[in-house]
Amino acid sequence: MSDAEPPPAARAKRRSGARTRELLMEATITTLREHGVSGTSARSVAATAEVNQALIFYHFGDMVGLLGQACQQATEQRVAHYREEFATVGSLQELLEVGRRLHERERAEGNVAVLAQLLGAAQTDPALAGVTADALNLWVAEIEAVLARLFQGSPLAPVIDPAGLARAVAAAFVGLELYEGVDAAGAGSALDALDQLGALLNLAEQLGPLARRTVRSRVRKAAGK
Amino acid sequence: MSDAEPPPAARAKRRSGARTRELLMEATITTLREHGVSGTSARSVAATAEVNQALIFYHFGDMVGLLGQACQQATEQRVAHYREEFATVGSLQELLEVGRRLHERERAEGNVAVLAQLLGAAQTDPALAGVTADALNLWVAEIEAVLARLFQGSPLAPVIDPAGLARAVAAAFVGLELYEGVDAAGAGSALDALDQLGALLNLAEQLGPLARRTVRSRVRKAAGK
DNA sequence: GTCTATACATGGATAGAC
DNA sequence: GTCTATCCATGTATAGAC
Repeated sequence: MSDAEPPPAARAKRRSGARTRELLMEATITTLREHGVSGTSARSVAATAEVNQALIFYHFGDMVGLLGQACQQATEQRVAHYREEFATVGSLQELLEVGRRLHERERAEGNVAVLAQLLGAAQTDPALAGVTADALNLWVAEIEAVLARLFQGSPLAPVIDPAGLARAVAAAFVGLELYEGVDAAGAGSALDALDQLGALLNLAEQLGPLARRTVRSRVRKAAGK
Repeated sequence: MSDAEPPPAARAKRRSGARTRELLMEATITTLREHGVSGTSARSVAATAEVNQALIFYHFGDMVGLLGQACQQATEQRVAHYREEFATVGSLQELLEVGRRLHERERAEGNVAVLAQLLGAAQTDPALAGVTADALNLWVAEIEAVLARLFQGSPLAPVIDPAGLARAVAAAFVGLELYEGVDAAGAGSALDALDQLGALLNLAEQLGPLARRTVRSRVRKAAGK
C-alpha cells in the first residue's frame, strides 16, 4: 500500500493548453454575464471553468488580457452568427426587426450585456478601453454595411452618414441593454417606440415623385450644399 | 510642555452631520466619475471627502446607501439645471441641440457618466437597480414632457409614443456616453448623424398640406387603425 | 458626531514543486 | 502545463474611546 496513487484532486489534470484557454474564456463570459465585472475575479472565473486560478496568469498574463480576449472571441462569434441575417435586410424596418430579435436572444444569452459591462469598466481603465472598442466595432462594421446598402440611391442619402449612424445605433443598443437591466417594462416601450420611428423613416423612402423632389431639395438645403 | 495639545490630525473635526453627508455625497460623485464603480470604495470616497471612513457607515449604512443617495441627489440637481432649457425647446432639432450641449457639458462634469457607471453595476446588483432606475427616470420624465408637447397636433402624433420614445432617447444617451469613453471620435460622428436624423424628422413636420395629407393617411395605415 | 484601531474577506499576482 | 501555497494590497464593516 505504500505505492498507492495520489488523490485525484491533487493530480495535475493533463489537458492541452488550448483547451484550458477555451474553458477560461467561456467561463469569463458566463461570469461576466451572471455577476458583472465586479464579480468577475480570477478566482471566480477559475472556479467556474474548474481550472486552477494560477493558470489565468500563465495563459493570459493578467485579468485584462483574459477579459479582452474572451470578449473579442465571444463578440466575433455572435457577429458571425448574425451576418447572414444582416445580409438579407432590405429596409430600415427589417433592420429594426433584426435588432429586436437580436436584443431578445442576446439578452437571454447575455452577450450584449457582457459588452455593456466591459464598456462601463473601460471608462476608467485605458487598458480595457482598447479591447472594448475593438469588440464594439465588430458590431458597428456590420451595421454600417447594412445602412450603406439601404441608403444607396435613396433621396435621403445626402444627409445620411452610414458610419456615424451605425455608431449611434450600436451605442443606443448598448444603452437599451443596460436600461433593460433596471427597468424591463420601460425598455420594452422604448423598443416599441423605435419600431414606430422606423416605420416613419420608411415612409420617407416611399414617397411619390413629387414629394420625393420636395424632400430632395429640402434635404439639399439641410445638408448645406 | 507636558500639557501640549494633541496633534491636529488626531483631533475630532467638529462638524455638523449634515455637512459630512454632503461632503461624502459630493466625493462619491467625483470618485465615481474619475475612477468608476470599481474605484469607488469606502476608503477612496472618504479620502476624497477628507472625512473619516467609518462615517460612511454611520451616515449611510453601507456603500449602496451612499451610492444611491449621492446619485439621486446629483441627478436631481442636473435635471433641475436643465429644466428651463427643456421648457423652451420648440422642435426636435432644438431638443437634439439641447441634448448635444447637455452631452458636452455633462461629459466634462461627468454626471451622465456617473449614471452609466451605476447602470452597469446595477445589472447584477438588485439593491442598486432600484435607485439607478429612479435616477434615470428623472431624466426620462423631463424628456417625455418635451416630446409630448412637441408632437401635440402633429400629423405624426398617432404613431409616436412620447413615453416610449423618451425612454429610448435616455437609454441611447447613456449608450453614447459609454461609447464616447472608449472612442471619442466615433461618438462624435454618431452625434452628427443624429443631428441629421433630427433635421429629417423636422422635414416631415413641415410638409405642405398635400404631402401632409399623404403622410397622415400612411401614418394611419402604419398605426393599424 | 467623529476618531482610531482592527477584524476579516476577497482579489491580483508570483514562486517553486511536479 | 498544472498544481499548492503564499504574499500583499485593498475592501467592507464594526467596536469602542473621545
